[in-house]
Amino acid sequence: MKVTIKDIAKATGFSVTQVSRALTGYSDVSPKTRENIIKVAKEMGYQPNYSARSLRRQRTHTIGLVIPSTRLALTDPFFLEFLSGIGYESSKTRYDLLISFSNNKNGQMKILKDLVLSRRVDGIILNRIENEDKRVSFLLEKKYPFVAFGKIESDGDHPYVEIDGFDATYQVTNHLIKKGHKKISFINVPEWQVCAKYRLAGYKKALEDYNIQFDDELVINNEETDSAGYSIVNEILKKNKHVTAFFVNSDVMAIGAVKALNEAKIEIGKEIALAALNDTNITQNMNPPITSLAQPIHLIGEKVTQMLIKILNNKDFKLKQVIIKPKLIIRESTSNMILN
Amino acid sequence: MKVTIKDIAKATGFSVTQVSRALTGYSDVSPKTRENIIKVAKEMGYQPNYSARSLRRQRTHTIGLVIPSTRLALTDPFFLEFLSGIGYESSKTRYDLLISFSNNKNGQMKILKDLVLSRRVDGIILNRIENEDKRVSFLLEKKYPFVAFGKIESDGDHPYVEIDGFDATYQVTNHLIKKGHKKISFINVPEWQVCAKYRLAGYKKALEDYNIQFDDELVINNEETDSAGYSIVNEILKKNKHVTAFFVNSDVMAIGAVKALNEAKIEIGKEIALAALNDTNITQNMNPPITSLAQPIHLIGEKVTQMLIKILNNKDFKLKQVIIKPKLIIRESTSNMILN
DNA sequence: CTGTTAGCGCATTCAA
DNA sequence: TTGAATGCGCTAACAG
Repeated sequence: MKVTIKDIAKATGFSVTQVSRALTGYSDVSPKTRENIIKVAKEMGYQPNYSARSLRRQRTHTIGLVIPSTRLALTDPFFLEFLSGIGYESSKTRYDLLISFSNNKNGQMKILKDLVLSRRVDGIILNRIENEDKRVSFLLEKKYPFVAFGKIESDGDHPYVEIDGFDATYQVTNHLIKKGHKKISFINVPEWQVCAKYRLAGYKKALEDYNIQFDDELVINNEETDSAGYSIVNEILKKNKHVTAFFVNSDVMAIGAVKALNEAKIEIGKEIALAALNDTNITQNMNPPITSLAQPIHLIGEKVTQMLIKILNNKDFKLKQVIIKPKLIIRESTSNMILN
Repeated sequence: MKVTIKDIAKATGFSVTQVSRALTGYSDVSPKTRENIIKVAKEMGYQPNYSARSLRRQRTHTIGLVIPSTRLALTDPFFLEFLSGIGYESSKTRYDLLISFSNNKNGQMKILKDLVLSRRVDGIILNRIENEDKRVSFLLEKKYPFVAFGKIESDGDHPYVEIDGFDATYQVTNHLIKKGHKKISFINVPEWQVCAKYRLAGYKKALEDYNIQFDDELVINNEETDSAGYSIVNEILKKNKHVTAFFVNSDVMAIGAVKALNEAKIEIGKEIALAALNDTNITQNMNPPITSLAQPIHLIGEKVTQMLIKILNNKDFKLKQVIIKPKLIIRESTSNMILN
């Protein structure tokens, strides 16, 4: 049933060693022998036993990904594009992707430790980097290969791919201001995310450039969920701050925002502007289409994976960080409405 | 750096065997010894080497999932909820999930074979079952444990979880007919999917029940993408068949359908009805909200995983197939519009 | 309750 | 160019 190298040795009359050599391509093996062995191996449907090979080689040829919170991550097409990019790139080099799910934050750390200490994967991909991220410090301490999607703020330089958060929010805010908006409600990601402060800074800088007073009541941090978008927009509306534009930091949030505005009978693109971040098919296909900031997330997934695999194949490989500038995609939700 | 059982043996003075026994919980070990060993193991940060354990136990404690076409699967929240359900359930029993991506159909089969023959995973989860699915016949031949999401049509009974496709389309079509629609364009999934014919049958039966003539020009099969939804709706509109309702077989398709109808200035819910299948946050949050058929897909992911794990732990376990009835969620896109 | 011995399947010495 | 021997780290059978 299970075909091993031993079976092929028996079938061909060669030793186990020789079969191994012929099949892996290393060392000198006479062409005839190699041909013969390969032929027989194919006929018998041989495939090297993964566990044995990993044990012997001390490498699993697998990349690990710990998914923080199941629900949140997996309903966001943005994350999925990221995953897709990882998959696309890893499959090229025949690396496999091991996904561990955790339902809470503590669990996440435990799973990561297990993954690393049991040598289950060769390297780790991290995302949603936090301030003083424990995962990062753990991996650094263990000298375990990893690449992050998101800036890492710690001593030394570590490999990561980052989207310029300051530039992102600056662009959007700047666009809104140029359209005449002054009261722009900014719904940011949670504060524990590293990027939160950069995004806030970009927003503030744009206001500053146009001498618009910053009002911290218009800024709210929350998880990138539709329900958060919904309740926050409602909240802001209730405060009656004469907001003319909403800028939400994720497309999924935009779903909730749109719902809230629809319910309040406020017409998007005419009575109020709405802009988002991520530019997934959500904002692209809404009615009206929503202005959003395109981030090449599929590509980022690819890049992160590429970097990690390079590191795995060359311990001394030193990679610079990659910073990506996002691109503003203007749509009806902000373009038609011009204030005085 | 890497702590093995041997290190702990040295540190505690016991034999390697005893350490193994103490740590895995099997066999009789004196409480004191066990306590001691566990304590030292913790201090040293021991974690059993995954490859070694797998090799020895001949089990990897990992479930495999081959994702057919990267792009298609990963932009559909429906699939993602499925994935999420799998992750949720597998993490409960500490099973890991190995995801292999393939970019084309041939690749998919090769990856599956590799996974199985290299004993990289203990069992497989399949989805999007095809007519005469090669993956199924391969797994059956190899007697490899697997569970499918989607009906399997072959001799013998194999474990799968299925959504009743006939019932699904019957419910929706029936609802539309009751609202007065007679010209209902039905956009089905590709024909090579097993469920396509059942869905078609449900649609036909509903027409039959109300003595409505079946028109095969109104039925089109295609991939569940937004672009397909878009082009097909446009195509049907051009044919000028006086269609009063569209019924698309996926929420992602609905995105494209809505776009096409918007562009044609046909108001959804007033001038035309639109219904979909899957009920993800897409149809829930559109403007207007779209009638869709709720399928407890997260739960299905859980169920499929549960079944597989049961099979893995008990070879002789015989599981009946699970058939799930979907639930119609009526929203504005079909509810307000009543024809003569 | 504990230790010795053996082997999972493979890849790498070393020796021929 | 080939084969014999060794061990990756763990667990299970068998003794004691």
